[in-house]
Amino acid sequence: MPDSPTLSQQVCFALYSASRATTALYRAVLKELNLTYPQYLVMLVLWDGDGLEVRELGRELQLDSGTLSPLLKRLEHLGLVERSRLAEDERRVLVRLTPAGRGLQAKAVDVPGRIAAATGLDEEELIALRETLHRISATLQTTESETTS
Amino acid sequence: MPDSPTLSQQVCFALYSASRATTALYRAVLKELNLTYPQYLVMLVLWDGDGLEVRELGRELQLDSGTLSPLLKRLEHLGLVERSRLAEDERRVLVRLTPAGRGLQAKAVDVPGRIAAATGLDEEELIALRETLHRISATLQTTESETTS
DNA sequence: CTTCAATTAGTTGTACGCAATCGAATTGCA
DNA sequence: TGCAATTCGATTGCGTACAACTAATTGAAG
Repeated sequence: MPDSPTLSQQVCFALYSASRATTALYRAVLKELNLTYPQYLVMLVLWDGDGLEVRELGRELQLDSGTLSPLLKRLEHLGLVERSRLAEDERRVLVRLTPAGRGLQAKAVDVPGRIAAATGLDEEELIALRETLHRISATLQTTESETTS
Repeated sequence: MPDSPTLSQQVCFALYSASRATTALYRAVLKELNLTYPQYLVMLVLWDGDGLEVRELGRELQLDSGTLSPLLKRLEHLGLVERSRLAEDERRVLVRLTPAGRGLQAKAVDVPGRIAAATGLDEEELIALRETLHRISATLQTTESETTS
């Protein structure tokens, strides 16, 4: 006799579904910029403050080098960023925008507006949602080790 | 002069982060079942009602055959499901649990509890979150075509 | 100065997600 | 009946995600 899915299971699936639906929305909007959503996230961070190391990008976006290295290589191929080893520490790699990468920001200005228009939630709901999601992420990141024990 | 990220951008990133954090939690919990989260979702659907076509699984989980076909092949390799073409329509494929697949349900009974314990949200918040996420998914799925025009 | 642990980015392998396409089977309609 | 349109699933190709590992470099301990 199968149990009906528990509330937490339903929430997790809703999270998984909504995240994919959101990414699909970005896919449509970002198509004309020729960027994927994770690539757009990297560009957003760099537009906010150019010249970050891979490690710093990883900390901002919670992505490891296994994801970022090939992603940055693609952005480099697109001519949007350039990578260079730091002179004072050859292990580290500085990621900087090219002029084309900086120029792309102008074409991206209307992305947030188009996204916001499509969510269908009012500001109050968005704030509450953001707060709840942040708490989930924070809780899971601090307790993830305990679940395996 | 970089704008601070808009609210909707922050919510979308929070959604993306929380979804990955949740999947990571499932990864730890599902490790002993030797299942990934999407594979677990398929098993949940089949445990709830065995004998579904690929198309029906896709509609339940909002996944297309490009994702489901190789996933189901892996579940078949694991000996958890079997696939068979329908006699009355050779295009369609019926997915059924094997005895091992049914037997795995017993080992999975404590998964929801372990997940629920780790989220750190109370029931009221979970219900509100689920409701908001459902509304986002529903809105995006009905309006996704308009954003590209 | 040498050894060794830690840090950093990159690589490899596996598994999604999804667009695009294909081939087989079925359906609908002239 | 014949044939175009549709449906279904599988496949291909690309881009994440992430675990596990590697290589290079650095810094600290001896």
